[in-house]
Amino acid sequence: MIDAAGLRVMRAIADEGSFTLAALSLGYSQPAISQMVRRLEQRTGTVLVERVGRNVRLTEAGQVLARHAVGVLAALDAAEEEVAAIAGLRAGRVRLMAFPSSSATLVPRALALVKERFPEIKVTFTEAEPPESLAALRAGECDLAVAFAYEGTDLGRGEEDLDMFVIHKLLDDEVRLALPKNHPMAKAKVADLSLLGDESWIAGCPRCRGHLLQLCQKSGFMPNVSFETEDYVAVLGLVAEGLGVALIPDLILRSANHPDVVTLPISPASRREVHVVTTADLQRVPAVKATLDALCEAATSTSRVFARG
Amino acid sequence: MIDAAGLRVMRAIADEGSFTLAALSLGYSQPAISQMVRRLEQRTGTVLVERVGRNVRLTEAGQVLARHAVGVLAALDAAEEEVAAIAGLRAGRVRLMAFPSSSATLVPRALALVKERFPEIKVTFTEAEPPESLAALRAGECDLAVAFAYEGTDLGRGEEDLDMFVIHKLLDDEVRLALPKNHPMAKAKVADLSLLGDESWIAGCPRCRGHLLQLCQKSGFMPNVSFETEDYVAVLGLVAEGLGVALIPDLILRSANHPDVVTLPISPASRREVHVVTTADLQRVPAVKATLDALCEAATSTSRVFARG
DNA sequence: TCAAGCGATAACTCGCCGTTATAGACTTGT
DNA sequence: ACAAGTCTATAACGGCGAGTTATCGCTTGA
Repeated sequence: MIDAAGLRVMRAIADEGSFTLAALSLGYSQPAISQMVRRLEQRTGTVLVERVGRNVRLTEAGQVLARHAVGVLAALDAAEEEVAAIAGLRAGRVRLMAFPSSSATLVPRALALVKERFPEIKVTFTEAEPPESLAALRAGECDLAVAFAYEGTDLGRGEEDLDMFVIHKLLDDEVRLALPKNHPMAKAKVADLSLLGDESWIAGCPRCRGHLLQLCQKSGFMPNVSFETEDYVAVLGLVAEGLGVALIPDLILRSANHPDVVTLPISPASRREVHVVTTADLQRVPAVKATLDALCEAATSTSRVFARG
Repeated sequence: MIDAAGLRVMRAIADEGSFTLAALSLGYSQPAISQMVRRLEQRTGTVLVERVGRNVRLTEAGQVLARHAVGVLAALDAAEEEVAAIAGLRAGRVRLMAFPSSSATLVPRALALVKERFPEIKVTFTEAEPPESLAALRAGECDLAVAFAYEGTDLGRGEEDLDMFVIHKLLDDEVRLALPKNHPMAKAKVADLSLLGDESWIAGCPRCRGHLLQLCQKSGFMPNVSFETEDYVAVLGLVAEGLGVALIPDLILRSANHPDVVTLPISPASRREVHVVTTADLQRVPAVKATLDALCEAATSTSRVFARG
């Protein structure tokens, strides 16, 4: 019934003391004010201004509206400003989920970039394996998910419907073999998987274990998996003690290495792809877009450093 | 930029969880909501809702709007209710000015009527002689002025521009002669002014004094004015003590009489007319109209009682 | 796999809300 | 007292915001 425009007009009349000045201060023409007041009066069924001589004066009801206008318009401005802040990257919150090994290098670098460029944007970060992060994204509990997929497999569990997602590739992550430095093969340029059928293997997360099995199968053997842990530091420790060998993504080795462990490219080569996933809607949210861009940049600079020929 | 309708829609979406339910709760059709959201989004330049599957979810910016909507809409409702209260006579304030002798009977009766019918309406009452009350009305410092005019004269000082006013006649107020009960003429039915040329006269307010002079002049003499006071109780006291005679409006005699004073109709007869004055705009303000009506009713019942044949 | 439900879109209408032009009224200065 | 200036009211008109209905496509649950 009463809208913000009406209140703005009443306020201007109260402030300026005449229709003409009110029109001027609002950037309207004088008849616009005249008509607006009339509309308001017939909507409220009350006289809002007294026309006295060539000036106007607010009636009690008019003063009521003008008084309330201050608060309402201030609240409206506040809301508008808050939204504008989000739109203008001066505010905003991004909920990021990423798989654990990405949090070592990629994510911190991206977060640093965002913080440098848009200090007001709050990025909250949660570690989660791809299936969980994608589920959270679907459930609206996160805005960006950093996930990986081994060559030839899908993101997540492979059961998801990915149509609703927007997927950006961040980088290729070479899978390397980790073995004790005194291992006979430690001096080789490349580790030939087919020569490692008798080794004890240490497997990582379930999906990595699946990938390990798949690779070994291609090389003609079934790996003897003696340990399973999702903690790659533990994997390195186990390898260092000579308790087995393991496949470890290069990304992890940048932040966690072990003096007694040697890593080699493998043959046949294998990579996993790291992606950042979001939705079409969320991608258009400025803060989300900024974070996504930062992740892409962090990835390119990271992969340059990682290039080993 | 953002208006109340938009906020209402955002709030409904937040509350109901879908466009369709929001439309239902607001009494709109579903496409109306869909388009309203789109308009809001392109105005703010921000994504406000995530379209996920067949449901929608508010983004951070959308939540900001929905959150602010509560306060803004509440304030708007409050303003609307307050105006509606004034329109519906459940609130309001009327500033009434009346000349002193009207405050004895007429005004109290009218105020009682208003209070009985519309207990929430606050009528503030100030005594003022007609010239002042009309000036206050013109200046917007009062809403209703009760004024009087002697026959053949104007309201106020006679210099005012009365075009801007709306004038309602309340009653005719007979002017009577007050004289000591032991005065030779005290037993007469009618006081013939032309026989009173040698009396001492007691005059009231400046305008009443003017009226006295005019009347006496018509009767062929110049009155010997020995006292002037605006306090009619004092006038009665002076008359009772035999210090002079006076012309007193009947209205005053209803609330102030004196055992030693006799009053008589005069010849030639003279009346003053009591009017209530306001402006066309103010007359349409419900509380003012109600008070005006009450004054008219009080006047008719008063004049019935006053009728002396 | 089919039916139901939800959102998006198209096409159309209506009326609000601006505009300009002009008339009418009050104030003011000479 | 009159004329100029200023303020509001009104008329006529245009654009577009904001609603409608009809329909489509997609998601979802039985």
